[in-house]
Amino acid sequence: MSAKPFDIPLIAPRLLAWYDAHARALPWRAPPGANRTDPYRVWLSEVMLQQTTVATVRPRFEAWVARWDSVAALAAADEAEVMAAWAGLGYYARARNLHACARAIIAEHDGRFPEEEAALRRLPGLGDYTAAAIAAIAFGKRAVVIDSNIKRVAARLAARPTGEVRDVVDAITPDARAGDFAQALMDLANALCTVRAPKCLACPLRENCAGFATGDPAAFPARKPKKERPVRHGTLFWLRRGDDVLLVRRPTKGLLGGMRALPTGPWSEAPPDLSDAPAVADWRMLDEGVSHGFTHFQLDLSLACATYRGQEAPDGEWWPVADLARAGLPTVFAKAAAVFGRVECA
DNA sequence: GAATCGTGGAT
DNA sequence: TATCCAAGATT
Repeated sequence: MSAKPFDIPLIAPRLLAWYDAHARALPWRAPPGANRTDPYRVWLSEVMLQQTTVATVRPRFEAWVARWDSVAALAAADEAEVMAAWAGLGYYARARNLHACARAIIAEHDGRFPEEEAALRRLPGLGDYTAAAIAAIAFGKRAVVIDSNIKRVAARLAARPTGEVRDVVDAITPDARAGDFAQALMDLANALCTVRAPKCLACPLRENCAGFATGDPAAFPARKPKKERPVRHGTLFWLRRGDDVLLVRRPTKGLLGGMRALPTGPWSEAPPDLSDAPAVADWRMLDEGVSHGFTHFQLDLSLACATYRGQEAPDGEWWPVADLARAGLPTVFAKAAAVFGRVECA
């Protein structure tokens, strides 16, 4: 008897067999033969991987676990150190929630991760996906794990035009090896069931795939309409005092919340000016600016520089320019600092 | 439900 | 070069 499209009982065994032969070797995965994964490493990797590529996360994960090797160590760290260590990874609320979650596990869960999906779901920074992923991968629970990769694979398997596929994923998820199954779906999505030009001829689920049967699997799920991305302007202020430059900390909420930063005025549609400078000084505008793309707008920053000669200390902290790499600046500010490393401000 | 919230790589 | 988008969560 041959397989028919979306033949549910066949999917898990076929996919797991494929995974046993083709699983990516990743530093947060248990080595072959280990039957239990450190939940700290699973949790950390899952949070880092939210909207972030494996290639970006891999070295950052290695550096992180070398510095904080357990949830207890992370909970004991200063929040400012944790935020700085996240610099460059983006979506900085993740770092704040990561730290809050570590402290919640120490204070409210006796220092151990809860194993049930529902309890995990209540922890800071853990949504439906991450709670299910940790329950399945770290604790072997059967959980319906759905991320954008799995959503795409499921939509194609069932030939669903929308991403409403929870029933599909629930139907194909096995009772045993649910964590491997979820990771197998994600590896399959990454290697074969890609957004564009899926490699169906190499796919172990081709015969089970209703999307493949239609002849145009890439049509599932339908693409979302694109959104506008307006341009905002602002002025960034590079204020030197001796070997130091003035840094500020951004408000906890909002864009780049809680991160160290170079001072700027507001970001708006208005043309840039010097009216929001952090101190009275002989400001000079540079010819060169910095442009940076955020998710929902593009920022064009004008650059102003000056030497501080005042008496009163402006708000912020003086930071050695030679040590800026340790300040934990988000990328847009690191870009600006790089410009001032090249351009004289005389 | 829609907006908000970063970044770097692929195409 | 412009666009898409990746192991989403929160409000």
